[in-house]
Formats: sequence, structure tokens, C-alpha cells
Amino acid sequence: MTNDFFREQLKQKGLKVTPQRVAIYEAVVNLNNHPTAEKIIDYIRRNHPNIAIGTVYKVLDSLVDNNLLKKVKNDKDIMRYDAVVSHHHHLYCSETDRIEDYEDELLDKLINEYFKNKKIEKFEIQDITLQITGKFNNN
Amino acid sequence: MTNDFFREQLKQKGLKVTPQRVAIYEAVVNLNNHPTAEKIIDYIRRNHPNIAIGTVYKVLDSLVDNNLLKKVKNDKDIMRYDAVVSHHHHLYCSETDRIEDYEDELLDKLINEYFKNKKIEKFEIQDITLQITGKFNNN
DNA sequence: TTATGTAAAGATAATTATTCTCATTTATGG
DNA sequence: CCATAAATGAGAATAATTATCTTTACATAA
Ligand SMILES: [Mn+2]
Ligand SMILES: [Mn+2]
Ligand SMILES: [Zn+2]
Ligand SMILES: [Zn+2]
Repeated sequence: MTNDFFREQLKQKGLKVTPQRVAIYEAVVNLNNHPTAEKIIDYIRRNHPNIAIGTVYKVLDSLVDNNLLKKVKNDKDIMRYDAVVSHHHHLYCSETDRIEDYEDELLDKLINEYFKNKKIEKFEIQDITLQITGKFNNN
Repeated sequence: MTNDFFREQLKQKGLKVTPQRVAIYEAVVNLNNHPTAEKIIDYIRRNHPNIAIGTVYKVLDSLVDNNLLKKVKNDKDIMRYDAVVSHHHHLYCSETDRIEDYEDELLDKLINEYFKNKKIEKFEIQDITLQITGKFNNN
């Protein structure tokens, strides 16, 4: 994924293309496993040592607002970010804080079919994602 | 749900029965919609004005450790607690921070069947819960 | 080109949920 | 009751995040 891709994405959203925004966006994509702000900062500082922490949080927020990133729910007091904005599920390790993506169109179809028949009372579904908790076998 | 119920539950888990623990446990059960620590404190202070905030957090933690409460994932920087420890799913309001419980054995069966056939590579599933995001119709 | 306006970044202070420390109090088994 | 470990209260400390304010970058118009 080339540098131009990030610049182009930012431009399309009407965001000014700044080195900081490119670096932060690129960091989340490259780090790839739902990094925390801290992990993102560590990564960026290797090539961009003077970036301010406040800038990182502000940029992350605006990338989330513009749907280039998503926040990932977890039960710790630390926010994590996801570069995969298309519909997908998450595998949560029950022993560590590892979170992996899980895509499964067949499963989505199954669940959508299910809720086509069975409505939830007084609730209009917009999106369903699964939190699959378990253990990763080695690696 | 009587006061003795809470005392009994605590005792069964080997936890000393203190007025604070009973009050906090009771608060989460009565408040019932996944309250924050702050909401719990407000509720308790009505009858128990001198309880310390640190105590509330410590008790909540130990109730979670002993599986009398669960933490609820959300994408805010505030922890929420759940008195329903049996397997269930959550309806998240996309506009407010309302979270409701959703139980559905049929759906669980469907999903379990699905994963009986289709294994996830290098991952052993322990639990699957759905985050269903959408809109509550009035009320 | 230079001036000007605006948005973004940097530095750092403030906020806030949560955790920690430690002196004091309390629950519980004997 | 007593002893004692465990729990609570008060307040300080932490840490993630947010806010404030100044400086910088950069686009556009004079
Ligand atoms: Mn925090
Ligand atoms: Mn916080
Ligand atoms: Zn993801
Ligand atoms: Zn619940």
C-alpha cells in the first residue's frame, strides 16, 4: 500500500494532506493489529520523532470521524484503532490483549437471514458484529 | 430480589459480607442497564452516603473476578457493569449510550451449529457474543 | 510576490476515570 | 469476646485523553 494511497484517501475525505496525517494513517494500516495510541506513537516516532501526542489523538479522531479508521471495543481502559473499516468481526484472545479480524460472508448471510424473520422488538438493527473470544493456538 | 440473596451470593463466593459489597451488588442489579461506576456511586450514596469511590471500584473488581458481575465492552473511556452473568448479547444504541440485553437461544444454537462445521484456523472458540448496533424505537 | 486567512501541529496544562497507599475499622471463625 | 486477616475510607497518584494557546504551514487573493 503506497504512500499515494493514503494521500488520496485523505484528499477524498476533504482532509488536508499533512505529513502527520499520512504517518498516522499509515501506521495503523501497517501495524495492522488494532494498535493503541501509544503503539501508534512509538511506530511513528521512528521516522517522525517530533510528532506531538495531542496531534496523534486529534488525527485519530478525525480519521475515525471520516470513516478511514474505526475504534475497537474492548474491556480495558485503552482505546484501540482498526484500519479495516469494512464489515468484519473480531477474535479476542481470552489470555492476552490480542485482537484479530475475522471476515465471514457466509456467517453474515446466515445471521441476516435469521433477523429477516425474527425481528427484535422496538429495535431497528443497523449492524451486527461478533465478539469471538477464545484461544489462539501458538503463533 | 431480596437482600438475603445478595448476602448469600457473596458468601458462596467466599467473599466477606460487608454493607458496601451488598449495596454495590444490589445497585448494579437494580439499576439494571449496565451502569457506570459513577451511576452506581450516585445510586448507593442515597442510602449509604459515605462510601468511598475507591471502595466502589475495588468491590466492582472483586465481584467481576468472582463472576457475580461482568464488564461490558463499549467504545467510550468508561467501564460499564452487567449484573446478568449468563450468556447473552447486547443491543447498542447508535445515538445514545443505551445498552440493552438480548437473549436468543435459537440464534445461539444456529451460530454454534455453524461453527461446529466451519472451524476458525488456529483459534479455539470459547464464547461468542453479538454487538447489535441500531436504533431503539421510542421508549 | 507578498499579504492574509485558516486549519493543523506543537507544547504543555488540565481533566477524568481509575488505581494506589496507608491508617483505621470491621467481619468472622474460634 | 478476641485475634487477625481482610476490607474500607481518605486522599494522593497515575495514565489515557482532552483542552488551551501559540506557532507553523499553506492556500488563495491582492
Ligand atoms: Mn483512564
Ligand atoms: Mn481515561
Ligand atoms: Zn478489526
Ligand atoms: Zn448485559
